[in-house]
Amino acid sequence: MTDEISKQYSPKDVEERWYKFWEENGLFSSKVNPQKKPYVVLIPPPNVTGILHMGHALNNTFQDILIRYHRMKGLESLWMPGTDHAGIATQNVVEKSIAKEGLKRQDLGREKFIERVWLWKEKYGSTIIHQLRKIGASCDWSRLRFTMDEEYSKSVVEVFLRLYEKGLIYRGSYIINWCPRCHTALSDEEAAHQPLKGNLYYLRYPLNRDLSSTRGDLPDYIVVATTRPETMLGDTAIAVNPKDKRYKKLVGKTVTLPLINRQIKIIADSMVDMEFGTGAVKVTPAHDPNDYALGKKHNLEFINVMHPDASMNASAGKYEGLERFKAREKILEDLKGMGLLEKIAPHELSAGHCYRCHTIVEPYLSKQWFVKMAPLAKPAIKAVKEGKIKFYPARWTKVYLNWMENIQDWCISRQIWWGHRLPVYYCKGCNDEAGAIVSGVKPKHCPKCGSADIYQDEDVLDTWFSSWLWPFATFYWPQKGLSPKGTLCEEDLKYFYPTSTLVTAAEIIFFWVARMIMAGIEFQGKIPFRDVYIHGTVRDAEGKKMSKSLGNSIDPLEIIKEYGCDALRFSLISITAQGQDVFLSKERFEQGRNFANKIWNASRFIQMNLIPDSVNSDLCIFFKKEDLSLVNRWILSRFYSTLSEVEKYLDKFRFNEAANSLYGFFWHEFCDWYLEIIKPDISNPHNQLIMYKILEKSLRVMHPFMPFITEEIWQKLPHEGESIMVSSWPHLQKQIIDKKAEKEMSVIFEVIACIRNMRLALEIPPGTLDVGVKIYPSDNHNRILLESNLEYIKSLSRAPNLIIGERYQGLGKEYVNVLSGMHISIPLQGLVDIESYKVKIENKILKAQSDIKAKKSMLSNKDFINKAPKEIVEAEKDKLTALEKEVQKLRGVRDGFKA
RNA sequence: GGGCUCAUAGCUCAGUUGGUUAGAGCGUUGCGUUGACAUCGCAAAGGUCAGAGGUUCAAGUCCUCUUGGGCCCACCA
Repeated sequence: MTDEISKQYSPKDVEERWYKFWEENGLFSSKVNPQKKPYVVLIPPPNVTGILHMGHALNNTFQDILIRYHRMKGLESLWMPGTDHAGIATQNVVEKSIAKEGLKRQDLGREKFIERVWLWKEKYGSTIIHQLRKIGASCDWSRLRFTMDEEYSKSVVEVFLRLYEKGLIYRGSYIINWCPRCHTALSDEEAAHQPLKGNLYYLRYPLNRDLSSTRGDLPDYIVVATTRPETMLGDTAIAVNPKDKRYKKLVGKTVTLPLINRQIKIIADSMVDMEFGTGAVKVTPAHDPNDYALGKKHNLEFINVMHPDASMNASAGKYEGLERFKAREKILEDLKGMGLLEKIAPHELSAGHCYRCHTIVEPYLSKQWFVKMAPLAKPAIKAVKEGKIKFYPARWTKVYLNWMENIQDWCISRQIWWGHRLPVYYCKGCNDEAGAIVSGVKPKHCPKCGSADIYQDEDVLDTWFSSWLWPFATFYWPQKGLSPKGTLCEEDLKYFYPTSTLVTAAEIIFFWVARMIMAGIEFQGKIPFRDVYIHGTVRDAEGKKMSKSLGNSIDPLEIIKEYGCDALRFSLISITAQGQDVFLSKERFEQGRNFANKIWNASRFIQMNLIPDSVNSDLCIFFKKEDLSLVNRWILSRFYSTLSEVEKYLDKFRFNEAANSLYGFFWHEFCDWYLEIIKPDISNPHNQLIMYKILEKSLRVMHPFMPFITEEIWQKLPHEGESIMVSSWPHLQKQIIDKKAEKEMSVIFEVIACIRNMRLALEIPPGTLDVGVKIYPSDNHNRILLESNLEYIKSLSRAPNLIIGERYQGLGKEYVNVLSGMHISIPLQGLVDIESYKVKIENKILKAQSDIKAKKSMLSNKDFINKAPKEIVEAEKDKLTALEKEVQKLRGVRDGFKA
C-alpha cells in the first residue's frame, strides 16, 4: 500500500479534490453560535471586472491563514466574501465590449445599457470568485454579496437618506475633478496625482493704457505664467500679491484678454506667490480650484470654456469645438503670431489622472453632490487615537490621522449609468432644481405643486459610497427578519459585527478603510473592525508594480499550475516581511514547492514505517516524559517552542516569521535531525508515537499556510474527525518545552558537526574509520553522550565508528579536535593534509585569543559590571572561561601533531 | 513644501522591546545516493550592517546629519 505513494508531491488532483470536499461538506460556512466567539474577516470585495493577480493572491492568503487559524482555535470563523460593482471600471469594460458591435452606450439608452452590464456581470463577474477558490480561500460562499444586490442597494439608499436628513449631504457647484473620457466627476482620491513633464507658458496680456490716468510709465503688458494656456479663454482677472512692488501701480487697472478681447481687472490677493513665475497669475475661476476661491472672494465671473468631453465650448470663441490640447496648440500659435507669447520654459508639474482610465483630469466647475466629512471624521479619529482600532504596522496610523484631520468633503455623484442611482427627484412642473426631493421611493406627486411629472436625478453614486458600508451592509442592515439567503439579519449583525481583522493594501486606506470606520461609527455606533493589517505591494524583480498593462505580472494561476497552490501561498508568505513590498520572480516559488515536497516525503517515510496500532490514542496519553529518550524530549520541546512562536507571530501579523519558523522546524529539526536519528530504531514504541505525533501536529499547524497538502497527508494518517481544517489547533503545552533537553541536544549536534568537519577537512573518505571521543570524567557531557546513543552518528555521517569514554584509550595517538569538555580523536596514519588542518587550528586560536582580549576588556570595565544586568555579566564571564579553556585545548591539539 | 520607507553575504531579503559568535533562501565551491526526498543530504567560502557624528556599560537596532533609491500627501498658477 505504501508503494502507492509517489516520490513527488503532485498538487493538481489533490487541490481540486479537497476544495470540493470542503465546500460540499459545508466546512466554510459559519452561523451565529453563542457557544463560540466570532472571528470575522471581510474580504476587500474585488471588482467584478477583476482578474486574479499576485496582489489578490497575497492579500487573500493572509486572510485565509487568519481565518483557518482562528477556525481551528475554536472560534466561529467567518470570512465574508463578495464583489464590488466598480461603477466606472465596469461601465468602461462594457462600453468597450459593445464597441465591438459598433455601439455606444448612448445608442442603447440607459435602460438597455444597464441590462447589458448585468448580462456582462452574470457572465464574467464571478471570474475572480472562482479564481479565489483556486488559491484555497475558505470564504463562506453561501453568504456571497454584491454591492448592487437589491438588498445591498437598500442599505445604500438608507445611508443617503440619513445623511441628508442630518444635513451632511448637500448639492452645489464647485470645482471638481472631471474625467473628460469617462464623462464624470471624480473624488479627490480618484484623481491620482502624477508628475508630468510640461511647460510654463509666459503670456503677455496688453495693458489698457487709455483707461489709465498715468503719464505713460506703465508697461505695455503684464506677463502671466500658466501651464494650461487654453484656460485663458475663461480668465476673468489677473491677480498679484498686494506686497509685490513690481505690480503695485497696476492693481485696479485692466487688461485686454487676448483672443477674446474681454476686459479683465488686475486684483490683489495675498494668496499669490510672488516667487512663482512672474508673480502675476491669470485667474480662471471655472477651471481651477484656487482661482475658484479667488473668484468667490472677489466676485468674479465664472466662465466655463469647455464641454464635458474637454473640447472647447461656445465661450471659447473661435476655438469652439477644438479638443483641449489642440486648442492649446492653436492658442499658442495665435499668441505667438501676435507677439504675446513671451517664452516657454520646461516645467515639471503634477496633474490629476483618472484612476480608471488615466486620462488627465480637468478641474471643472459643475453641480455635484457632496458629503460633509468633518463631522463623520471626528469620532473616527478618536477611535483610532484611543487605540480601539489598531493599524499594523503602526506607522499607517499617522497616515490615517493626517488624512482624517485634513479631510475634504466627498464628491459622491458620478455622471455614469452603472451604479446606485441617487435617491433624488425633481419636479418638472416646478422646474426648480434647487427643490430636490430626497426620497427612498419615487414620490407620486410633487409636494409643492402636486404635479405627477417627477423624474429622478440622472447621476449615480460613487462606488465607494456603497463599499464603505461593507462591514454591516453585508449583514443586510437595516433589514430585519430573514434575508434572501435564509440568514437572520439582525442576529447576524449583532453576532458578527464588529468584525475582527481587516487585511488590505495601503492604496485604499483613504478610499475604503477610513470611510468604513466613519460609516461604522455613524450607522452602527461601533467601530467596524479592531485590527487593520496593511500589507505591501507586489512588485516585479525590478521593483515595478506588477500590472497587466506593464506586462510584468506573474499569473498566480500559472504558478499554481506549475508549482501548486501551497507552494504559491507558502512562498508568498515567507518572503513578505510585515508591511514591506514584495519583489517577486518566478524562481521564488521553487522554495515553496520544495518545502511541500519535503513535507510529502517526510510523511511518506513515516507512513512507510508506521506500525499499525502503535499510535492509537490510548498509548498516546499514558507516557511519562521522563521515560522518553533525549531526542524525543528534544523534538517535543522544539515542536512546542515552534508552536509558541507561530502563535506569537500570527497574533502580531508577522506571517513571514511564523512561516519561516515552521519551515526551519519541520525541515531542519524534524527531518534533518530527528528522523535521521531515530531511523535505526524506528520501531521503538516511543519513537513510533512521537514521530507520528509530531507529524500530525505539525500538519495541523501548517494547515492554515498550506491547506491542501496538509489535508491530503492528514487524511492518510490515522486521524480523528472529517477534515484537518476543522480539527483543533494543537494546544500549547508549555510544560513540554524542555530547555535542558534542547541544550543537551545541542552538545550532541556539536560533537557530530565536529566529526563531520574533521572528516571533510582531513579528506577522510567515507567508511568505517574509528573515532574516539574522550570525555572528561567530571563533565556531564559524558552522560549526555552515553544516553544519546551516539551509534546513530554512524548512520548519519556514514563515517566513523564512535567509541566513547574509556574505550577511547589507546585508540589514536593524536587529538585532532576539541570541544568544551571533550576531545575527539581520529587516528592519523595514512591521512593526507595535516598541514592545512594545522593552519585552521592556528586560525581558530588567533580568533579565540582576540575574543578573549575583547571579553577581558569588557569585564574590566567598571561601568559594565555595575550597570549591565547581572545575567549578562555572568554570561560574559562564562564565555571568557570557555574561551580560555578552548584556547588551551586547541594548543594541545596543535602541539599534539607529531606525525 | 510635509510625511513615510529602504540601504545588512555575489543576488533577493529577515533581524521584534539595544545584550551570546549578525541569519535565511537562491547562487558559488567541495564531498555524498544500496529504501522518505537530487524538488535531497553534509560541509565550506563570502559581511568594517551606505557614510559621518552622537546617546549608552553595550548600537545592525535609538538620535542627528549626509549620500543614494522607492512611495504617499499638498491648491506651486
